[in-house]
Amino acid sequence: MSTKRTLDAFFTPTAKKSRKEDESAEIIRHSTHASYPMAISELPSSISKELSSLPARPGREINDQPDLDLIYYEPYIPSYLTNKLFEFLRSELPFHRVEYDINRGGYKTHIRTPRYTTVFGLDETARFDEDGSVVDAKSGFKVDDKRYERYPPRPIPKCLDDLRRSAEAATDCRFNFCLVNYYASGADSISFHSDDERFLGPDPAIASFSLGARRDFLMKHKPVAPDDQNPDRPQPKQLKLPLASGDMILMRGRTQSNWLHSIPKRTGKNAGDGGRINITFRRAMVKDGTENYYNYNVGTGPVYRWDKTMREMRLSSAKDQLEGKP
DNA sequence: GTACCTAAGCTAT
DNA sequence: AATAGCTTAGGTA
Repeated sequence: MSTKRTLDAFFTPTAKKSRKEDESAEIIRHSTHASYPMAISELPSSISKELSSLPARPGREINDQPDLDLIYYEPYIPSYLTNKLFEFLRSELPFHRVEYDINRGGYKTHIRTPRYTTVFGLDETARFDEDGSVVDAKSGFKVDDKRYERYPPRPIPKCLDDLRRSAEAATDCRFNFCLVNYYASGADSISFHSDDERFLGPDPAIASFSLGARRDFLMKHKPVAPDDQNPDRPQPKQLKLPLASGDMILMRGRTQSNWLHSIPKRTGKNAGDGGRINITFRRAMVKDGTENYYNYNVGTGPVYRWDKTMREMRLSSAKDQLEGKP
């Protein structure tokens, strides 16, 4: 942006500001909470308003395979919004690279999650009251200190809650959790799994948004038990959806109990041109869900934030966080 | 066609 | 909720 401006022009009151100046002049509000590592900016009100009137096009049902029940919004968010939203969320959200140990064939292996993650939300048995305290959903009384001892639950910040409310209106589903993944390059991935945890209840509905680089989303049916009636029955076919910026997939019904999905590693020109953000909304029914999601998507490690100069995720020091620096 | 290369897919741990 | 190592697929000269 040019900073050149004559003194005359500076002192001459302008009748009307340009649209761009109006946006930059807007007072930026923040979502704050004791559990946040730093305040999280709200979206400019113009973008926030536009999210409320989505999707851009109706979704398409994909249910031509056994146990598969998807609605594919291609796109959900129009292209003139996706770039701003992607850049905004990548810059504003606190991310983590969670590490943990697993047992693999008798050997202990250390895992460094191959993507950046973050999470906000609280299961159905509790809610945040007006001043941010966690209260029991039924009684309204502040919960026992030991109930969410390991990780203080974090309310969904307004910038993500705008999208949550949009998704609820579009799908007629209810969501209380928001998981965010950042795949920095084709080397970042998630292996085949289902979102079939008990704490989501049976047949959970999950809304999954894509922003940024296009990445392949693979789906395959869980292994089918041999069928005495028809031993040669063909296996359900595998799907490959090239998810693009602004797309949304609603997975529902028997999908999670019967299908696996993944974002495989990609190399070379198939790696995806830059980073990709995935945002999923879901509804955890019990306390275990809150514990599990914070454990695997926040953990106990440091915060990473997007460095606009280096154009990469950087460790964010405690000092910077206190001072509200990026 | 065939050798050679890279990427993608599969499987045991 | 993952990875290494092997096999297979696919492109190109």
